[in-house]
Amino acid sequence: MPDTISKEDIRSRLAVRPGFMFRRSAQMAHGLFERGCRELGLTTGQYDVLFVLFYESEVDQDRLAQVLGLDRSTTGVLAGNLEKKGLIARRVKPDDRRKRILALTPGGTEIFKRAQPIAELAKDKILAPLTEEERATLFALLGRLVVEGDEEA
Amino acid sequence: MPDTISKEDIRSRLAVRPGFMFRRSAQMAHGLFERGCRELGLTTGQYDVLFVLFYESEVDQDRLAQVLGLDRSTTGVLAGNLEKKGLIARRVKPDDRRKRILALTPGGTEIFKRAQPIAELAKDKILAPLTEEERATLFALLGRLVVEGDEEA
DNA sequence: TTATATTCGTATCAGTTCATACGAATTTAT
DNA sequence: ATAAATTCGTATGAACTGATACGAATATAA
Repeated sequence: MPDTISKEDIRSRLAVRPGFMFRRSAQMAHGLFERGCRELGLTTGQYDVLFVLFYESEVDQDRLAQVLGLDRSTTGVLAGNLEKKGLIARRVKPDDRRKRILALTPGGTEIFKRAQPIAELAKDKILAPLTEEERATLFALLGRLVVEGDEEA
Repeated sequence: MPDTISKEDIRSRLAVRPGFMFRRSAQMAHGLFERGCRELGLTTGQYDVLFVLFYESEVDQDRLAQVLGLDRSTTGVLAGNLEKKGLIARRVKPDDRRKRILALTPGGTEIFKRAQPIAELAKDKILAPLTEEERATLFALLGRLVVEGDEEA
């Protein structure tokens, strides 16, 4: 391993490290979507929560954490911030008083609907360099990695 | 858009959102590598810094930030934590006293070398589900996305 | 039924990440 | 040479993320 390496070399070394490239991809996607979210006073993580709550009802925090792949602490913070903004409501589940059922408020539903075109635009921008076929390939590969990686953990 | 959706449905909806899948991939990779890093008292971000400093000398913080794709604040925090541990040293650059040159200490070099087999093992684990050809495809696709996305930003 | 174990949410702490703003140093323009 | 703009590092504040530990509620075992 030589002492000094060219600029291209260090970049190419980083470019084949999965952790680094995944972080950079996530960072890039987050940056592009975050701009749009800010117009609505949302963060990308908050959008994810609204997304799940819009399509699924009777979700408790533990279920939400599982679907989003987050731990309970993080999910609690996210839900708490959304509750403060009045976009979701939390109520104790009657059958099991350990659980809190989360649901969109009318305001939360409204914001989510307004976020849809913004999300689509961000998705287009993020994936712009790839053809339809390449996008499908990418999602398929990542899907396999995430599923296997979750089992590993 | 129906009120209630099956478990598979919400997961498949999330599985085609680039931001979500990139976050999950980064999270999975981070989780697998972080375990190994902890044995050495490192974080994955700190490993990245050591990685760059090992292969490139005379790196100032701004250059480091560019290579790693981080902003200056984050880079400053990372470098500060590594300095506290005695793994890197900072000195003001004589030609340009705004800059701080970063360099591995002997201890930092030692730790980095010990981290190498751990990093290789993590990489193997992360990419285990993919063939060699699929890995190459994945890195190529991500590389294009990151390059284009950086220009967009 | 009572004791134990598990589950769910929360609190706390550390780390990562960015935005913003500031001060110091340098570079450019006048 | 002096003033204005730029660059670099730092400080602060916010959000996301996980680890750990705790209390409340539930489920299981005895």
